[in-house]
Amino acid sequence: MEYTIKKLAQLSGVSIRTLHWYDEVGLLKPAYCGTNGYRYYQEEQLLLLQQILFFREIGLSLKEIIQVITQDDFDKIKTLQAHKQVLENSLNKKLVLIKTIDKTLLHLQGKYIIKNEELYHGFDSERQEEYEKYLVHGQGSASEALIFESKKRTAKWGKDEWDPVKNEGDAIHKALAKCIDKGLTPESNEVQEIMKRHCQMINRFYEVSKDVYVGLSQLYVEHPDFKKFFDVYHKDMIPFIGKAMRFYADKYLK
Amino acid sequence: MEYTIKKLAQLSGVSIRTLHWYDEVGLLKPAYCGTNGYRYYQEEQLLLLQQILFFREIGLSLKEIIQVITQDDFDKIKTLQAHKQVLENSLNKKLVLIKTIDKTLLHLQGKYIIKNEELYHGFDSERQEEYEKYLVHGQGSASEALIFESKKRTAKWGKDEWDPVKNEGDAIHKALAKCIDKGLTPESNEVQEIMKRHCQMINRFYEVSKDVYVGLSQLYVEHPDFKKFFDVYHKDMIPFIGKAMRFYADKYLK
DNA sequence: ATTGACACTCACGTCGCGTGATACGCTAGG
DNA sequence: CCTAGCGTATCACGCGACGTGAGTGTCAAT
Repeated sequence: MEYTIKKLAQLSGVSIRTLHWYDEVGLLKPAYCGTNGYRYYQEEQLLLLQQILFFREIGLSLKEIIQVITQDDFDKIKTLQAHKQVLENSLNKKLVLIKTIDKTLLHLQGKYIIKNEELYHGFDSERQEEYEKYLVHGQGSASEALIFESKKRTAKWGKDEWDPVKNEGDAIHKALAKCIDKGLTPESNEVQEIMKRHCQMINRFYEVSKDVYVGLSQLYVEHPDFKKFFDVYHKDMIPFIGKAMRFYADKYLK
Repeated sequence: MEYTIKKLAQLSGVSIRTLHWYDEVGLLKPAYCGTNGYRYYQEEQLLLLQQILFFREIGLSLKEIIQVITQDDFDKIKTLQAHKQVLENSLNKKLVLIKTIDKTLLHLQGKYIIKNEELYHGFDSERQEEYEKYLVHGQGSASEALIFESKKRTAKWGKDEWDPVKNEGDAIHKALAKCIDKGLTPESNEVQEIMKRHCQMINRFYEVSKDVYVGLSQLYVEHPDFKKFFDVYHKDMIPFIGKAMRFYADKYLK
């Protein structure tokens, strides 16, 4: 069976230009060329092309493919195993990147919340400067620089969106303060019921997974802004809500 | 604090050329330029650069970065979330690719084993042709085309390497045949002890995980070459060893 | 003979720089 | 003051794997 370049392209799902290119670099030469210069391919080339596309898909460069298709099975196995390693490494790197993004999102969102809480709790602008100082004197990591950068811009949410959240948050924090005074543990059913409400509220900002919720609890504990914010409700609020959140995350989130 | 271009490059770990480029595309302009044309940067640019590098690392293009750095926190959050999706997708794709490679390796290695078994069991060259036909008339997937391609080349292993493997394999298969005759089940302790030896033998070819071992059991059941090979030992060998392997994989491998 | 689909060969554009070539500026030592 | 030796500037080509034309030739059918 003979294929013109277009037929081969359609059969294999690549462009004609790609076949031209593979011819030029010596990766896939046509079976023969007509006197008019047309390229004609046959079964053998189709099979070879399929191999090439397989190797291309797993991420080998054309240079590597040129080498690999001339190898025998034994060497192909070696090459594939080696490349599998490469893929696994880049997979791990990507996992780390995603975690990094999560962390940055957490910071950004935490800051975003703080900023908007300020709007309604009347923290003065000194707080902003203090916050920025804290960040600048931290590790100076990229994500922190990112947080720092954002100067005072007007929030996208108006009062209508923020008020219900603020009220619910206020109610939750007050309820928690009462629980502390009553001597309840962070793990008690009553407290965990409140945490459910808390988790639902946070869910209005972003999707809450176990990791994210635990991360947020750390944010609460570590960030002085949150400390000051929670101290208003109860002096033991921070460790209490931290424990309650971690317990809730462990038990109900995944 | 003022930085010359070299100092900024060293501080941030990028090349001077990169800074030139970022200036050219408008991503990071110097704080000001001297009358001599020299670029001078300040703290603000350092922080901005750190942001840029953060976004670059997570895989945003420069065009996207140019847009994102002018956004406020709210939009950055959106962008990050969107890009996190992108990363997760490519992560999944990579997972699939790795599995594909595993499958291909399995086929290649299976074929490799068959070919070399043939060397010592005296299968004639007709078998090879038959095998190729089987592959060609199969699904014609890329990995199968890959298997097909490899024509008769001399194996890299010599007699010295193959003989012990062949002997151990032979002993295992004979032992299994006896177990079948004795009426033992594939799950029985005695059989599973033999499977342990089998698994160790396979381990000499490549690392055996649960998936790989189960895959190999399928290879045994599906490939006519293996069928003929095992039929020599016992007519019920194929289903028997298949069950035994899957049971072993379930119980002892991960 | 004409038409329209298909083929060919240049050749430039993409993205994010690396790597020169060539020329000018700055500072220090002789 | 001259020069050596850096630092800096601009200009320009190169990579990899094609996409996307432009301009021209060829084939099959009407």
